[in-house]
Amino acid sequence: MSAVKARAELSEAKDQGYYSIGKAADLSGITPKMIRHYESLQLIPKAARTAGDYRVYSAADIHTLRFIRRARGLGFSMDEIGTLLGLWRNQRRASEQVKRLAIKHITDLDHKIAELQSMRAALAELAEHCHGDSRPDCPILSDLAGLPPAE
Amino acid sequence: MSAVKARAELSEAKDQGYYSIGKAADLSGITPKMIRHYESLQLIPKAARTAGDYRVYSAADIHTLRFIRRARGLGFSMDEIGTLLGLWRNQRRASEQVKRLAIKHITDLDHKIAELQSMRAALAELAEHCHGDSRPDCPILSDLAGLPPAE
DNA sequence: GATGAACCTTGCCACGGTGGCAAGGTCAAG
DNA sequence: CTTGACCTTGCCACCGTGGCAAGGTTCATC
Repeated sequence: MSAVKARAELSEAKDQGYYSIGKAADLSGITPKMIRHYESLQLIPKAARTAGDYRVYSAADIHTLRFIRRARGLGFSMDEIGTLLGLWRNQRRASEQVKRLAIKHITDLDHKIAELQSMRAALAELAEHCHGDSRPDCPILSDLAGLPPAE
Repeated sequence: MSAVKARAELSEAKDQGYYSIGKAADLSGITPKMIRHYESLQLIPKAARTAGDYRVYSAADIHTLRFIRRARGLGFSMDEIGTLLGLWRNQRRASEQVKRLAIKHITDLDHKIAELQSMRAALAELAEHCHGDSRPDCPILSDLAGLPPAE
């Protein structure tokens, strides 16, 4: 009987813009798995449940999930996204706080980019001097082995 | 009595260029923890042991560890490093194989760099248009929320 | 009003690469 | 022989994601 009610509720609810976790996943681009994970991290509030214990999401929840997806797309960490969500939900936020977080993230990205670029440059330099044929001698291996560049 | 022998062996061995894991760590720049980890991954051969079960490293082992450290510094994965070590140890290798691996890694790096740069660019663009003052309206949050750029 | 496919639930394990901690054994020097 | 530094194994954690298993629910269709 409560099962019957639940079914009715979910169907009805769906018409009113409520979604199962699978639908929410389709609509937000976040897998059900990760939605549950974000809930466990308290990034999103605990979802409402049907009588059968299925999670139920509103259009607003989908909106939040999309927010998270975009933020991940910009490379923010879960932690930073938590902060961003807090700011988003807070009408009295100062845009300065958001900007500061963004700038810090930009500098983080710059550090990572610089690191990768220096790896790339070092490796490209080594590869350039490698014959790349059937002979065994190779400046890449020599460098890794700590030998002075054979040139 | 085997303990006595072990002590003698380790002391003597040390004089001949054998090292405990801690010494190996100091000399290679890889923590003891990671040395054990690399052994479990079979990146390096199982270390010899004293009678007391302490790992013992030779100068050649230290050399291998340094090789690994440099390769990590260039961003190679453990898996790739395994391959590189195999090539290094194989006198009959073709430098072509090494070069191919290096080139592939360079393109991997390029992909990562491009990804981070596009994040950086998108975020910088948003941050540029954010007042960064005490007012709440903020194009960064608007964008994450999926609203059209408010300008 | 039952059946069955599609979906959901929780819980555990994995990756890569690193760090921490605990409980116990060994080393070397005094 | 004592002591403190070092070593041993083993387990748990991070982050973000994916997989699998065993079981329960939903809902369209007959």
